[in-house]
Amino acid sequence: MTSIEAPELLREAGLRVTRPRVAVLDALERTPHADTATVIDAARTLVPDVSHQAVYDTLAALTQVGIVRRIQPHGHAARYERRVGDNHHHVVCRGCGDIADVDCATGEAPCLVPSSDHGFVIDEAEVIFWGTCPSCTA
Amino acid sequence: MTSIEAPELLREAGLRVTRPRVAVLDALERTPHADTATVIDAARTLVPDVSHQAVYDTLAALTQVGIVRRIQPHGHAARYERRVGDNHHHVVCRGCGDIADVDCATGEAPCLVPSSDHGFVIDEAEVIFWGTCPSCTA
DNA sequence: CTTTTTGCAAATGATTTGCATTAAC
DNA sequence: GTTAATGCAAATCATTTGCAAAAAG
Repeated sequence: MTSIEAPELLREAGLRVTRPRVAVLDALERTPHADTATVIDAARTLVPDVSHQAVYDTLAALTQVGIVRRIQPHGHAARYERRVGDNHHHVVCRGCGDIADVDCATGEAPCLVPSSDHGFVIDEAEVIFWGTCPSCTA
Repeated sequence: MTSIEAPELLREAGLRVTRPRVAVLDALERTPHADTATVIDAARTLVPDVSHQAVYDTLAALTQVGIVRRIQPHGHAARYERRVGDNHHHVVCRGCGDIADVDCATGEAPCLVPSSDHGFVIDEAEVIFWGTCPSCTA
């Protein structure tokens, strides 16, 4: 079913359906919060000859249309996740850059409506909790 | 008063008081949301011979102890701001990396208490609104 | 057919590292 | 005195760029 969904998703976003793009979407589905190197590896299990530029390009395109979310841990490579409907947020480890999902304690995010006197056109609200993961605490 | 505050701030954080560090704190006070290059320039008006490594090191140290907050716009150099007591958030322009402060519409952030089943030790909650600033919209 | 996307290689540029020197405490 | 912070230069490494070839619509 994954392989049927990806092309639809791309078409709806106005993007051409190519093997590298399907492979990247598949890779993201299998490995959430993957960094670029991991995405490349994972994508190559489906399409062995994707270039790393194709992956970079695809991730940029998917991020721009909102299918993918990019998270940048300081001092580590960026990580990507396929966006889903729920409004979960992220904890990011300052030590190793690992990311975990967290649900909103309240299930609501009333704070996520900023005041609108700044003239920006806002397309995404991102909540990140910075901290240290169990393996880096020791 | 700025020049009296900085040393105190550093001592309270357990950091040694050095000219570069005071210069960086002063620079951040004068130029909010500055990128590293800007911080270096601004710091040099106070201490002309600070190295850029000293600035990097200082920013890292200040970020680690929580005096400074680091914001990383995709495709642009990181920006820094001296943290203050209010709980404001940020809008970041995807086009130019510029940052503006936004107040919480509600003044409260009930959402910013994550569920605690992940084992992370959390030290900061960060809310970023991604969008396009007026000058990049045209 | 036209336009977008890919692939390759090389460049870019912010950030980090190693080590001897200097300054705080 | 001891330890932490600085400065210098060089290295690193994720990410971007330019352009010709290939594929999608």
